[in-house]
Amino acid sequence: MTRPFKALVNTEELGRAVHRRREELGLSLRDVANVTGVSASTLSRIENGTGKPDADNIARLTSWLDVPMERILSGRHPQSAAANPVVYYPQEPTPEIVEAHLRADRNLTPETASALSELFRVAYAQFSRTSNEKPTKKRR
Amino acid sequence: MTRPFKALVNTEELGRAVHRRREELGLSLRDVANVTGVSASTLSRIENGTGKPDADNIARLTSWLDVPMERILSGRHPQSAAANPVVYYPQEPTPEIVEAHLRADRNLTPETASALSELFRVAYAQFSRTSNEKPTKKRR
DNA sequence: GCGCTGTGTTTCAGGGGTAAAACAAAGTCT
DNA sequence: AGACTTTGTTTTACCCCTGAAACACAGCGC
Repeated sequence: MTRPFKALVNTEELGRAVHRRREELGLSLRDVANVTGVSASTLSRIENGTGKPDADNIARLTSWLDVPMERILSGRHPQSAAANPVVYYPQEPTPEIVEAHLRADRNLTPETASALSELFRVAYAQFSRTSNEKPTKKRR
Repeated sequence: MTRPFKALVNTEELGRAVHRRREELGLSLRDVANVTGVSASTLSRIENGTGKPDADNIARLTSWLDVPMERILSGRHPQSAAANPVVYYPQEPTPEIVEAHLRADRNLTPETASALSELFRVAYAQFSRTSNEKPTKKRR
């Protein structure tokens, strides 16, 4: 009596999607945990496909992925291929580098890029004078 | 610490919808149980808004109602989700949290996110030093 | 009356999901 | 080298969701 109804939530697909997105963005499990509200331990289990996350956590993650929940139900749309190529260049964030990156960001207007660049230049000068540690924190 | 993350699943709305549909069709709880695979007891709890159903049961019921799952979520915009996602989880803006949010922002390049994160960290440190001296981590 | 059926609700033991913390491995400083 | 941080994983204790069964009430026929 308990088995004519199969599970509808495709946990593996969700786990793969979260893992892929997380790696694309270069985030740690705790980063995603801070953003989504799903704990790192639960996140680890989801990415490894063990167990079934509850509804709230599924909602949080599909919301973070910006993907409709129907996507993680069994037998729906095939997923679209990678839409967001991300290349990561860990560099020393000198004002020159930052300015170049800001100018290259097509999501910012030139005015915004200039303002942020100038703001960063001032802050960087202040920071460099009051501290001897490297202002960069490289990640992989 | 985990408080700023509210529940996303609107159980009351789901319960009302199921109850309305069930009465429209003149079905008993056990009738719906036989059709959907959700037990009558669980169905009773859902209609009365008690507790939070798991993902499978939500999926079964939304499928039975023929209603998109987003309907029973709060804080999601199924249509207009394109460029301006809502901030669902306001948090204490420590540099770690801000960095996580920025790096998770798919509208920013990783370089821009890093630059803004660094900028915020510098400003935050400056502010913390001049004001209340509230270190964010176990820095001794 | 008495039994029977159907209804929604509640109890119950079991299972399993959760977040925090502890953990080991790897990296990053000094 | 050592100490410290960061990473993903696993352990831990708690919480609660689940379905079956028991329950209380109603309606109906005999």
